[in-house]
Formats: sequence, C-alpha cells, structure tokens
Amino acid sequence: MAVTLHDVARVAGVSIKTVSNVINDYPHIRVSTRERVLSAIDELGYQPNLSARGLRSGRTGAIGLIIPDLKNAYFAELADAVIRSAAEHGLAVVIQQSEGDREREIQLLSGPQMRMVDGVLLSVLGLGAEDAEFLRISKPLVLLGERAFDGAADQVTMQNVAAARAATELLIKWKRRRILALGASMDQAIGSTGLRLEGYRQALETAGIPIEQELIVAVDNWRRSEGAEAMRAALARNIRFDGVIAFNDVIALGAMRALQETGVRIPEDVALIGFDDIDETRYSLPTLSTIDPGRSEIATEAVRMLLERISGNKDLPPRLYEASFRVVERESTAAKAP
Amino acid sequence: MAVTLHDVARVAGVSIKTVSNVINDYPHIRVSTRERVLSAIDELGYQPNLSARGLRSGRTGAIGLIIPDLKNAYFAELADAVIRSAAEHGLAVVIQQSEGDREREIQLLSGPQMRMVDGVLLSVLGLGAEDAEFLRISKPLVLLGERAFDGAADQVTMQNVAAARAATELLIKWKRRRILALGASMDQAIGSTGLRLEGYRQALETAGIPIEQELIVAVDNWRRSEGAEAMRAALARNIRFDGVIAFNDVIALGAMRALQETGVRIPEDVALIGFDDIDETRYSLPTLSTIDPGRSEIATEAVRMLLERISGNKDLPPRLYEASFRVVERESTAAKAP
DNA sequence: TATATTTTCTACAACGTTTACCTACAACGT
DNA sequence: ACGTTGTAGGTAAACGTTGTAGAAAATATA
Repeated sequence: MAVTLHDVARVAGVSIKTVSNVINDYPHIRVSTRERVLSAIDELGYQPNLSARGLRSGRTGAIGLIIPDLKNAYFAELADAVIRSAAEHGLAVVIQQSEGDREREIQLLSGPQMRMVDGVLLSVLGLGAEDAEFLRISKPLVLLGERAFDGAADQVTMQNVAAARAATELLIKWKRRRILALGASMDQAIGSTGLRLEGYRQALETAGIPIEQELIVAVDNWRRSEGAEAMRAALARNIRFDGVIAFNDVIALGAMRALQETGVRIPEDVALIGFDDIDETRYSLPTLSTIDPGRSEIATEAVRMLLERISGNKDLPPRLYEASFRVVERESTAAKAP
Repeated sequence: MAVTLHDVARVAGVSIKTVSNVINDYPHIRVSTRERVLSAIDELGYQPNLSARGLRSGRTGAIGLIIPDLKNAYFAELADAVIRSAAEHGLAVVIQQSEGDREREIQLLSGPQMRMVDGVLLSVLGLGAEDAEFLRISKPLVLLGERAFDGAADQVTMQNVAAARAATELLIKWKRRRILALGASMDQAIGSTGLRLEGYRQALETAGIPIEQELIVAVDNWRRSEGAEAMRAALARNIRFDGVIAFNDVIALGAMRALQETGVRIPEDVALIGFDDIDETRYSLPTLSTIDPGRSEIATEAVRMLLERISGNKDLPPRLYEASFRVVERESTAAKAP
C-alpha cells in the first residue's frame, strides 16, 4: 500500500540503506546518487514510516505537553507557544490535561501515552514539593512555570518575584498605598503564589508601606469566577484599598467585573494589574495592565532544553532558566481621582 | 533497558505470544495463565512499545487535530472537548495549528506528522469548496464545524442556520427591528458565515422585517480586534441599529467594547448576541447572550465517527451529523429603553 | 608502483510487536 | 474406534527503518 524505502531503492537503483542515508543526510554520498534518490522519493511521494523509525531509533518525533486545562487562556496560549517552538524542530506535540489534579498528574506521567513521546513538558499544579519522586521518570522532563521542585528536574519559569515586585511598584507609582494582593493562598507557600507574594512584600517594604494581613486575599482556583467572588467578599468585609495586584489575569478580570458592579471606577478609585498578558486583557473595558511573562521565550527555551536532554546529556545537573518579563501598562493603572 | 514482551514471557514462563494474547484480550486463555502473565506484567512494570505495535498493526493510537489557532477561545475549548473524548477511547491527540491559512492546511494534511496518527479531525478555515481534492488523503478524516465540503468527507457541525435564526429571533422578541449582522463576509457565501447569514435572513423574513444591506457588516478575521473595528466603522457611518447578532463571541465582545466606548448602553440601547458560548461570555459586563453550539457533542460524535472509519468501514458514503444547539440568554439581550 | 586512506555504497541484523499458521489435547457425537 | 470441534498455547515470519560491519572504488601518500 504505502511507499517504502524498498520501493524508492528499486526505482533509484540503489540499496535501501543508501536511500536511508540520503534521508538522514549521511555525508558520503555522490551528488549524482543523491539526486537520483531524491527524484525517486519525489516521484513516488515517499514518506518515512514513523513507527518503524521510532522502533529502530527509539525516537518518536513527538513531545508531550501536560497542562491543567486548555480552557484556561493562559495554558491555551502556552500550548500555542509550545506547538510553535516544537514545530521549528520538526516535533509534534501531544497535549494532555491534568485538571490540576495530583492523582491525574501522577497517572499521566506514568501512563501509556508517555511511550509515544520522547520527552515531556509539564506544567505542574497538583503535585507538591513532597512529590518530587514522581518526577523521576524514564523520559526527559522539563517543568514549566513553577519552581516548586528545585533541583528535581529542568525548569523554565518566569521571574515571579521580580515581576510581582515590578507590578506592585507600578501601583505604588500611581500613588496607591493600600494594595490588595488577590490570589495568595495559605497552603501554597511555595510555587508561583508564594513567589509573587514575596515580590509584593518586597515592593511594599522598599516603599515603606506596612504590610497588612487583611489586604492579602486568598483565591484557591485561579479562575474568573473565584476572582469575582473573592473581590465581592472583600468588598462585603469593607476592606479599604486603592490598588489591586491580581496573581493572574482572569482573577483580575473577574475582580474587575465585581468592582464595576458595585460602582467602583477603574482606575480612578482602584488601580488594577494582572499577570500573564492574555489576549483578552487588550480588549477588556478598561484594558488591563499586566505582566508579560515571556511566554514564547519560555516555550522556546523549554523545548530547547528538552531536546538537549533527549539527544545526549541525560545526566547534566538540573538547570533553571528564568525568562525575562515585561510590565505592560494599560488603562487599568493610571492616576487616582483627586 | 526497557521491559519487553520477552522479559514478561520469561518471568511468567510462557511464550511471548501468550503475553500478547493476554494484553489483547484473546479469549482462549486459562485463568491461571492469565493471572501469571498479569502478575509478571505488574512485577516488571511492563508497558507495550507503541512504535513496535504501530509498525506491526498499522495503528498508532493517536489522532490529529488541526485547528486554526489555540489562542482563539473557541478552538481552545474545542480542543479541550476533543482531548476528553479521545481519552475515553485511549487515544492521544496531536494538535497542529493552521493559522486558518490555506497553504498551511494543505501542507499539514500531507505533512510527515500525518504518519503519526490514525486519522484526522480538521477544522477548516482556509480551504474553500474548490479545494475538496486536498481532503482525499490516505487517512480517515472528519471535518469539524464547517459545511463547505458537502460530500467530500464526514462532517460534524452545529446547526448554523437554525441557531442563527434562533439567535435573531431572540433579538426580535426583545423588539429589535434593525439588527446588525456582524461577521458576514462577501467572499464566503458558503461555510458558517453563509449559513448563519441565511438563518438571520430567515428570521427577519418570517418576522416581516426587511433585509437591509447596510446592516450586513463584514468581518474578515473573526477576532476581537476586528469585531471592535468593524463596529467602530459602523458607528462612524452613522448606521442606526438596536440589535446585533455577531457571528461569534469574540467579535461580539470586541463590538461590545466599541459600543461602550461611545456610550451606547447594552442592552438598553443595543441588544447583543454572540455565537459559541465561550467561558468569557459568562463574565463580561454585561454578560453576553450566545449560542451554545453543542461543543462536547460535536467532539464526542466526531471522535466516534473517526474511530468507526479507522476500524473498518472505510468506504461508507460520507455522513453529516448536526449537533443540537441551545440559546443561552444572558444580560446582553433584554428589554429596550423606552 | 605499491600502499594507506578516504569515499561510496551494500548486506544483514536488529528494534518489539502482531499475525498466520501450527500443534496438542480434551470433549463430543456417531 | 473415528473424525470433528473447541480450547490453550507455541513458532516463525513479517512490519519498515537504522546501525554495524565491511566491500569496492576512488584518491592520497610513500
């Protein structure tokens, strides 16, 4: 049915190994031979059988991407960036969703689909620092966006502390003194949450603004509805504030909605900044200031690191790469009403 | 290195064929043998080599999903639904992005990654009716969300005409008479665009409302910014209207933003309905009425159809399945200001 | 000119599964 | 006693590719 090396070899009048050599850019081939083979490939429309190649070489040509949820814009945009970076290296991407669930993350890391890929990019959410053992799998692994597992595997993250600090400083620049940190979570001292909180703290401290516990508001699931609810709850408790740093954009957008419902003006009464620079922030009313986490840089670097592990250096010590971020100023941060 | 059938066979004291039989649920196996094999599998942590299986059986265990762009919420949610449905059948999903570009769609359909999957789900955007030939590929193919290629392949779509009609009727119910159709496109008479326009026409006709050309506004790329731009342009041309049916949600959200910028109140001055029921419509201000296209039904059915083609019925005539839709009423459609 | 080296190409054996095709035995009806 | 059928398993041959080893031809070196 399908065209194989044998067919090409027959047409070109060479052995199948020579055809294979041409395909794999083996250097010592006469120009005339190469041309004959290439034209035979072209004529027959030959495409290599990836299963056979995979069986023989041990490489499948695909990488896995495990993320919590594609419906979350952040992860959709991350997946987009990963697919692009992978395509540049001729790699296909198999996407799986963990729902941010610990058991499911463990299950996926040891599941049968793992055998279909050469390595995995994992955006952890459910696994905690004590679960590092589950990251010791047989395939190369690069962690995305978290720093909960220092030293357990290669990691590519954003500069959480510095970025949160810069975001907070932007609010301070606009004369905000009582700044709500929306997205803290008590049980997760480590990971993005803890780091962003640390950046928030540093900025306040440097500016000589006291840190108040009531301004640190937890949000368990970083989704829009919980951002809105947390904000409504804060308003109900009559907490006074004039700035909000939300630990991601959808929390910010949910909070924005809750604020506007109660007649709070943005940015006149409350300035607001998010995290992630998802597409939607450019179109909300008002547009949302945010942190561009360097997503494509993260994806590019992660794929590069993974590929490096796949082809060779299996036993280098784990590395950490922090992508550069950028503060994106939009309408939601500006001067206060007098 | 890795555990193979041979290792399991040795430990269980049987031939590799017997192990293979156990794995593939071959019926004639003594219970005691099966148990011995299973415990050997368990003890060694055996997992089948998918490349070898793929080479021998011709099946890879993965399907491809080609969509224009994951950053687009509609496609992200579609991908999510497809991954879920595929997982139920033990299939992995390889996602590729076409950017809605004709050349790239053609390229992907014949590219090397195709050899990695057993079949493809394709959400066409670039290819037109005259390109049907490119759909005749060697793998099973199911088209998603379009009806541009009647009869060229299996298709699973939403009920575009009926849904657009129902959406328009909702606006009419709220006494809107001058309804802007946002998203029409002159060059695409067929496909979602044409069908939705047809539904719009039918609703107006039935209600005895004349159809006016100036109320049919083109939007080339169905993205937020273009929705906003098209709306600004319409406002600049001083077109009068009191209702808007946008051909997808992000166009609607972009338009909503443009309307609000100029002080138009929604729904008091203009009622607005979109298409797709993306998550964001639940959180915009006001929340956006929309059409739930039956996404998970589409995904489930598409995967089912594809699987049916893969295992057997290659030469059934092409089928068309239309998922059921639902009108979702939210704040953006309500009574007019007096 | 003889020898060493490099270039060009080939034959053959894997890789780990599944599929065809056998074998062996028991149970069954005649 | 005989063939027939069903059950439980084994043997060997693919599937299409790449790696190993080496032969043959061309080129460089002595």
